[in-house]
Amino acid sequence: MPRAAHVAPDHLHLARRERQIMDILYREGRATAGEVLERLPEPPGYSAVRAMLRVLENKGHLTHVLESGRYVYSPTVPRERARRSALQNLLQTFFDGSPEKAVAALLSESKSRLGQDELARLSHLIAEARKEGR
Amino acid sequence: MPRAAHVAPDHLHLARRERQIMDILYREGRATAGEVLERLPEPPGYSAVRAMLRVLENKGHLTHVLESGRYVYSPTVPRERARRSALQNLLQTFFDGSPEKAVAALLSESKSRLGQDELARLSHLIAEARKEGR
DNA sequence: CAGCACGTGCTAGTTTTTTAGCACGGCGGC
DNA sequence: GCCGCCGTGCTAAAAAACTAGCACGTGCTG
Repeated sequence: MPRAAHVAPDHLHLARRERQIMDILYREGRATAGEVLERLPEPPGYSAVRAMLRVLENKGHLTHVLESGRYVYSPTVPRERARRSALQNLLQTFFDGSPEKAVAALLSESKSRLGQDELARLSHLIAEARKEGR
Repeated sequence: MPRAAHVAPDHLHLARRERQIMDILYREGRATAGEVLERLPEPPGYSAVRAMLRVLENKGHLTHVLESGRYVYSPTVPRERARRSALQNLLQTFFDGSPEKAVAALLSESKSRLGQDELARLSHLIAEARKEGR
């Protein structure tokens, strides 16, 4: 029974450390055990990390690839998809399921970080959406 | 030492069930143990829920209020703030910290759910931001 | 008042997560 | 070839999460 085969590729079913690790992997795209360790808050021991990576791999959330001696891990479910469901969840939890509210929050909370050009692109995106929906 | 006093009001330090419960509470604003139970996926026993609510309260994430006989729970850290940090986290994890990308994703993934009037309001918001940043 | 329905607190137990430690195996330098 | 440095796999045990069950307490109803 070493084979994997769980049902839930879902972010919601992960334990605390597992989730933290998956987050790191999604942020970086790929990482070695050591890199994961570095980025973990209140970092545990090195072997702890490796053990958890192994577990996550068994559960089917991760794969590794041997690369110049060490393992490089990356998520099995594509960032795109994980992102979609995370977004969906956030929407339901904090924005009453309203994309509009979410966008509004994003704009107001990071006004400073958005330059004129970025705003212009967004403006364009919305214009497109309006045309399509018409 | 029944007193509370943990350090991390943070979403990242919560266990699986704890997080699920907090999510529910943020969605609903407030809820009784029973209501929480109803909304939990793969629901456990009733007393399990109450136990976890008690723990969460000890850790300082929750408060309860006695209301016509039963306890009504609600988060201690305001939705607004929790939302901000959740959003921040999502941004870092899935959108390379770029609000623009996030907005773009929101638009494209929920085009159908946004009506003309909502799009118009967003368009207005962006126009405002552009003026301000100028 | 006795019985029931519903709510709570608590404790004890099981299961899962999380951790450290030890035992290789490969590789470069001496 | 032998040694030290990384890297891995594994196992065993500590810690945390999760659960069930029992003991009250309260209010209502017959």
